[in-house]
Parts: sequence; structure tokens; C-alpha cells
Amino acid sequence: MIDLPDTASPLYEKVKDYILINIGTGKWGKDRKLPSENELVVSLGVSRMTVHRALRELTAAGFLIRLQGVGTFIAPPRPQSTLIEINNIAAEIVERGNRHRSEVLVLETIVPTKELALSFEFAKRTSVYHSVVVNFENDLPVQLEERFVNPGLIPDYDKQDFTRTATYDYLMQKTPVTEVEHIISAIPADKETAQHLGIDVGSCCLLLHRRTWTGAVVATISKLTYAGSRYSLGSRYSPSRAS
Amino acid sequence: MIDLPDTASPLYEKVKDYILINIGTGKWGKDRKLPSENELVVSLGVSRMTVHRALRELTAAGFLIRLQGVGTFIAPPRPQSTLIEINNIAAEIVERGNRHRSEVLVLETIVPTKELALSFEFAKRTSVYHSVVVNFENDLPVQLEERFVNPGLIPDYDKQDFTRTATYDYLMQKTPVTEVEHIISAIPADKETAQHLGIDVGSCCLLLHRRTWTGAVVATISKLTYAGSRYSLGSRYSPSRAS
DNA sequence: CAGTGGTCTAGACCACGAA
DNA sequence: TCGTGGTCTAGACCACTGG
Repeated sequence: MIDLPDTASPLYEKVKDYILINIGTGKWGKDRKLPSENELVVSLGVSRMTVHRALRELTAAGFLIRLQGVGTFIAPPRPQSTLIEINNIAAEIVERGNRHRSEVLVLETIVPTKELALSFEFAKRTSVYHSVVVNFENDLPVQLEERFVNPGLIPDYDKQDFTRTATYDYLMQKTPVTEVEHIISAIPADKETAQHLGIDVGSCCLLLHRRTWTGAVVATISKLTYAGSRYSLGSRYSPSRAS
Repeated sequence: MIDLPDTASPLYEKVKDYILINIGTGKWGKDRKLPSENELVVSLGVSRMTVHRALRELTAAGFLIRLQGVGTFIAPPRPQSTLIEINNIAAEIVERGNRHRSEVLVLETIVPTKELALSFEFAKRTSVYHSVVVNFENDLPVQLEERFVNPGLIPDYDKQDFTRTATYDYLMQKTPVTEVEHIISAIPADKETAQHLGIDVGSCCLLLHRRTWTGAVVATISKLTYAGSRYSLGSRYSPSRAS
């Protein structure tokens, strides 16, 4: 019998979170098949209607695929959506026909500052992964990428070779993103940023601050700095009636 | 007792159809209030869970608004979506509990430059409306707003008093937006911008360039400049996996 | 207080797919 | 045939709103 968190949210939301986290941590392994509704009823101690609602909503949201008479499976990786893709810089660069290269400046495990722990919505100061990477487009540095990563959801982040795989790709592969927050601002480059991006101190940069969630859990916190003169963020989309 | 169609679809789908049709034909008239769940249970002869599911799904799809303890209502025409609303600066300011004020610097009709005509995808150099407005939050200038407006879609734009109505509101009221393009960059303030925003020349600004379409026709082109130190653009949303 | 929507359960029947 | 997901019911308790 598995315990669900004792929060105020409805049971079916807890079940959804439980499932999302277990998708993220790879619990349902190689064939990506979930336990049946009846098994979840027993192991979670909730009624089948509740399990069913959780599974139905995750299916509607695209995380699962269900086949009557067969079972429930984790959906294949994510098609990108408007706001997400502004962040897969490696893919963007390649798509423009240019050459992409990364340089890893930092890749470590740290104990977060109080403020950072707060951003992660951690109760305790659990340690997190920390990386700093510079992304180049044709040998011109365009983006400075600092990330803090929740090791509970994305294990072994510190053991990857991010000159070969983009951080973005590793993260996407490891855990599904259910929510994204972006804050965009314009700031002058400080000395360190200027040095890494090869621009003058004080020149304009775009700062994209971003948090991603898997269920109710913060998965990553990223600070992406773009050389203002070399980069803009674009998006085009059709507003739909559905929220 | 009302009869639902005798098709193969699930009951809750029939209930949804029944409700949608009655929204369309205006059956729930001027206050746009639907019967309660229990009333529908009686009049349709189905269980409350089934009625509830139909109502919940229509709510998720944006057709209904439900208030616990109050009732179920037909949703107002066009709910705003994430990317749109980052532009309704007047509403944002008021929502934060601050005072909003606009100053109209320019409101005129011009013949577009070749480049501008190209952005509008005009074949000929049809004249367009042009406005420049400064938006204040508590008497502090936060946004410089330059717009070019297609007079074919938004008539009499040049005759409005934009110290009373926000440009955004007038545009939204006049034409539905079917597509939006955003390009965000960071630039140093030029002399004129610096003066209008009350900042130093060369200090960092966020530049949001935006085009909106109504069908295949470009409706507006806007250039929104934010004082970098006073403003950031934020968004939070749940990616739907639907492409 | 009564009425609303929000959630949850236990149990039932069905359609489908694989062995 | 058996296990899967899909639907539906009757009844219950809760939180919230309004008078």
C-alpha cells in the first residue's frame, strides 16, 4: 500500500502527481506500461472511479495512451509547444542551418541557498545539481545557460556529457513537464556574463528566467542569458478558445 | 423529461451536445445561467456523476464557468489566452492594484514606408493609422507603445480618446485576433525612448515586436518598449501535448 | 439555513483484445 | 475466457455562497 501525500488537493490530483513522478523516475521501465486500474486501486487504496479520472485526465493532456483491452502506456516523448521550444537552442541553431557547440563551465552538486530552496519549494535544503553552459552558434557565443535541477526527478544529471547531448534534451527525456513559468527581462551584462558571451560589460542582454514543474514538484530552474544584439525570442501562434 | 438522441455515443457526450445546442439557441437567456446539476439529473433522467462530467468537460473547454455555491454560467465570448494578455498593460497595472494612465503623443494617418507596407503584406501603399502612447504605472512611465493599425479592419482608430480607452481594448473590441507573432529582444534606449520613459540613454530596454492577424490579413503591428529595470514579461502555463 | 458545485466510493455492466 | 479500459449509477460527505 503506497501513501499519497497528505495535502489539501483532491485525491485524483494526488494520483496524477504520483503517476507523473513515476513516469519521470522511470519506474515503469522499458515497455512503459502502467499498472492496470484495478492494481492501482489496490496499491493506492482509492476507488476505481478516482484512478480512472486521474488516468483519463493524463490521457487527455497527452501523457498517457490507453488501449481498451490492452493497458495504459506512457506516451512517446513530447511534441514541442510554442513556449517550450524557444528554449531548445541547440535545435534552433541547427534548424537555421548553423553549427551548434556547447562549452560546459560548471557541472556540480550544491546545497541550495535559502532563496533557491524557496524557488524549488523545498521544505529542506536538499542538494541540487548545478550547471553552467555556454552555447555557440558558429563559434559565436549566443547564450549563457545556468540551470538548477531537482535530483529526485532527474538523476545522474551531473554525470552527463553536455557537449554531446544538450541539457534540454536530457531533461525532456527524463521527466515530463506539466507546467512552465517564464519571466523575461532586459539587463545589462555583468563582468562574468560579458566575458562568457564575448560582449562589453553593461551591454544589453535578454534574461529568461524559467521554472518547470512535473506535477506539483519543481523540476528545473534555469537562467538563460542571451546577448541582446545577437538574439531574439520569437513565437507565433493561434489563440484557441480552450484555456 | 427530455429525450436525448438515441445514438451510439456515451451518455455524457449526449448531455454535452444537449447543453451546447441550448447555449447556441439562447435557451438560458439573459443571465446565461444553466439549470443546476440536480435539475439536469431530473430533467434528463441521468445520474449526477454523468451530468457533472459533461459540465466539467465543457468548463475545461472554456464554454462554461462554474462557481461553487452559485451555479453554472455560459462563458463570455472570448477568454484571453496566455500570450495575448501580456500585452494588455492597462489591465495588468490595475490588477496589481496600481493606477494606470496614458499619454498620447501621436495619433495620425500616415502613408507607410516600403518596409512597413511589406510587414503589413500590403500590395499597395495604403495608408494606415499610427499611434504613439506612453503608459504610466503610478506616474512612472513603464511602456512606450507604438502601433500601426490597418484601417480596413479597425475603422476610426484615429478618432478615439486613448487616455480613456486603452488602445488594446479598442482593438480587441473591433476585430478578433486569429494569430499573433511576438519577437522579443533587448536593446539600449535611444535618445527619444529614454526621454519618454525617463531613463538614461543606453540603458537596457525590452523590445516586444508584435503582429496580429485577422484571418489572412495583418491587423496591427506594434512596437512595445519597456524600461528594463521596471518591467518584466511573465507567463505561466501548462503545455498541452496536442500539437 | 438551503442550494450549489466538488469529490469520492462501491458496485455494476459493457466492449474490446489477447491467449 | 479473462483482464483491460469505458461508462454509469445511487448515495454520500464536503466547502462554498447567498439570504
